[in-house]
Amino acid sequence: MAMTIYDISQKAGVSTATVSRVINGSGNVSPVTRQKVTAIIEEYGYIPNAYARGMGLRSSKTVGLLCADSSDLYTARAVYLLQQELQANGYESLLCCTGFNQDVRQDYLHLILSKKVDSIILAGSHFIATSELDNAYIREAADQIPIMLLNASYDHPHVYSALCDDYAAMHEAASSMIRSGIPDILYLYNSKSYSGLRKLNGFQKALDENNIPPSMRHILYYDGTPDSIESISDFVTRAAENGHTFHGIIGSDDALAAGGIKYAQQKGLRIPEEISVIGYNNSILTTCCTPALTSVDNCLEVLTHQLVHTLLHVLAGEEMPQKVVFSGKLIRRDTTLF
Amino acid sequence: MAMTIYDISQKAGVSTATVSRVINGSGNVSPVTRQKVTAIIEEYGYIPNAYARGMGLRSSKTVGLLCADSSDLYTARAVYLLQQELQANGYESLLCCTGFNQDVRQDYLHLILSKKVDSIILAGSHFIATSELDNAYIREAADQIPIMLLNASYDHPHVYSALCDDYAAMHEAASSMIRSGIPDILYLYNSKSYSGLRKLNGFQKALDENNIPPSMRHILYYDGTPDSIESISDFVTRAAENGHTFHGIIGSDDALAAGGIKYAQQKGLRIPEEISVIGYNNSILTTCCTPALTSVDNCLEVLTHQLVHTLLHVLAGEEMPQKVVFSGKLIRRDTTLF
DNA sequence: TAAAAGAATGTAAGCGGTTTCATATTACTT
DNA sequence: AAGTAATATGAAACCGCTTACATTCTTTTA
Repeated sequence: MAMTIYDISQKAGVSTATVSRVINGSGNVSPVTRQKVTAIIEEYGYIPNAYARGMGLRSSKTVGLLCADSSDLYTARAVYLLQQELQANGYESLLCCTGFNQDVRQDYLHLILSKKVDSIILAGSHFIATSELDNAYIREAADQIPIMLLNASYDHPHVYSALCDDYAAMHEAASSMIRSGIPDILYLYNSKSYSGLRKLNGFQKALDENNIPPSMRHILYYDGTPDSIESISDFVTRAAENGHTFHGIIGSDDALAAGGIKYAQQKGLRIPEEISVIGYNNSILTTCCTPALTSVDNCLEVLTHQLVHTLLHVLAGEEMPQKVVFSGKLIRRDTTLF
Repeated sequence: MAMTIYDISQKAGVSTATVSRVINGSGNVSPVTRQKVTAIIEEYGYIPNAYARGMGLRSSKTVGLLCADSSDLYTARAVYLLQQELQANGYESLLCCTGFNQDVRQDYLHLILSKKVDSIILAGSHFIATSELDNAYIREAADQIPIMLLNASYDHPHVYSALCDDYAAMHEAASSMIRSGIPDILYLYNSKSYSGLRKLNGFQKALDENNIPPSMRHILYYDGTPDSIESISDFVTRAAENGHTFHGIIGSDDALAAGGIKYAQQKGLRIPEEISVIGYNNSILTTCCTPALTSVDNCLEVLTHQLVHTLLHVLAGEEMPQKVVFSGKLIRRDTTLF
């Protein structure tokens, strides 16, 4: 059986209060007592029970990380970065993946709230703007603890967010492609999340500004599984066969764009001479593709850092901006001429 | 301030014990009382404090997921699958990424133990066999709770594992390549972990069985960052310039193999006619590459499922096998002739 | 119909910490 | 040297929940 603070206090010949003070570095403890207690703790490898601790204190020093699918390239990286930031600041991460089934989200939220996490970070914006139902859950949670949104935004006094200006970034990507002489672009997206819609809007804005006629607009929603590049290229192939003609492909993430590259290769189209491709997220897929994929970097490191920074200050009771926006950046590689 | 079980008991006009019984479905409660209490709980959206609960009960219903880097493609998937399995069985996952700095691992282990997790799953085998130090930590932890190893193995009564026979799988991959007429293979690996070494041994076994002379053995350890395919292809290029000649490349993971593909393309070598490539893990990178990468599937789904299955039974006090081994499978795609 | 068994509920003692408050030391003052 | 302030420590309440045990109220059973 694991040791308790009482065991330690007995062995050290002091009270539990004193041991507690030593552990927490709080209050006044004489150097000699401190030394003695520390030695006992070391000797027996005593580790305080965080549950018992969390009861007395207000904080559990744990943050819930909620996402749909943590194995998704983008989310995985986000989760990792967040976890690292949190850990560096003494917080643990309770990972919770909901999958894409809306019905079960409330359960997860409850589960996570029951653990008395100090905050919940929603990584991946699937939760926001997707459904009014989700929003209700978020409000419920936000009434109790601060909620942090990665790359999403929500209007509530206890909801904070750090996001990339996907609208502007996608607008720039599309504008660059159009400017390079490609007016007919196939836009592939697979998420109707907050960021997904912002990207789409940025793309459309670029079309509008350049007076691209409806006949040259090819905006397709890909609803297949995101883990197979082949099924994406098949999807594009079908689109081409169904009358869509395009000389550029922009994907709302790198996997979609990679599917576009696959399609072009199967069709024997030279990249970027005959067809250009742009991805989004600047993930490892970009350099795995041949040719290497031009992609938008949405500065995930900066976002996660900012989000945790904000969280820590909020938890410390400080006033913080509800929303911080950074800009993305087009990383030019070999699938574009510009 | 959040409600407590006491608040609920007052509103329902019963004792906290009765409320507790209703919540846990334990003991005898009259239907009418149950109904009344349930209604109050619903009305106020009461969520029991899991910390207080974990104190009374022995179990915290939480499992620690320890890994080096959860954003790594393989680990990310493992973490996701494990988390899903655990969640489906009422357990939460405390994610803990140590990075590759050995010095800090003990801290993480302490942190995780202090949360009184019911078990710790080590995902990714970086911990085992890498250092005697790590092993000491594992033993320390295993003395308190069952430790589960994904794709690793360790001899201790409280350590259980599910693993893929990487030795056999890599042996088969290498043998296939040699049999197809390629005796000079460049073997790239980047981890000296338990599974990393087993793969290497499997590869060497194949060389030995086919009497491949030392001059045709090219086994290189890549110690760069695993997130850039380009730096891997540069690495291979340097190797080739330094006198290594090979007509096949086998990577101990898909990223390394992808780097091999990149190298071949830069050099203008036709794949698979002039050079064959095999990866490992059968990740999304396989279909992202051009040509699509032949890779070993190490049945991660099966492993994670088995591991959680074992864990649940162990926690239920049942006797379970310490070690369960599955076989990997070579998935043939377009970077090999066979 | 009284005794025994069973169901429903309450009381209160933990679980392992933190922290307030009281007390006992020790250290300064003047 | 006596009085005061500061420091060191312990006793005990409390955090929110579970549960063993006690108690009360119903049913059975003989």
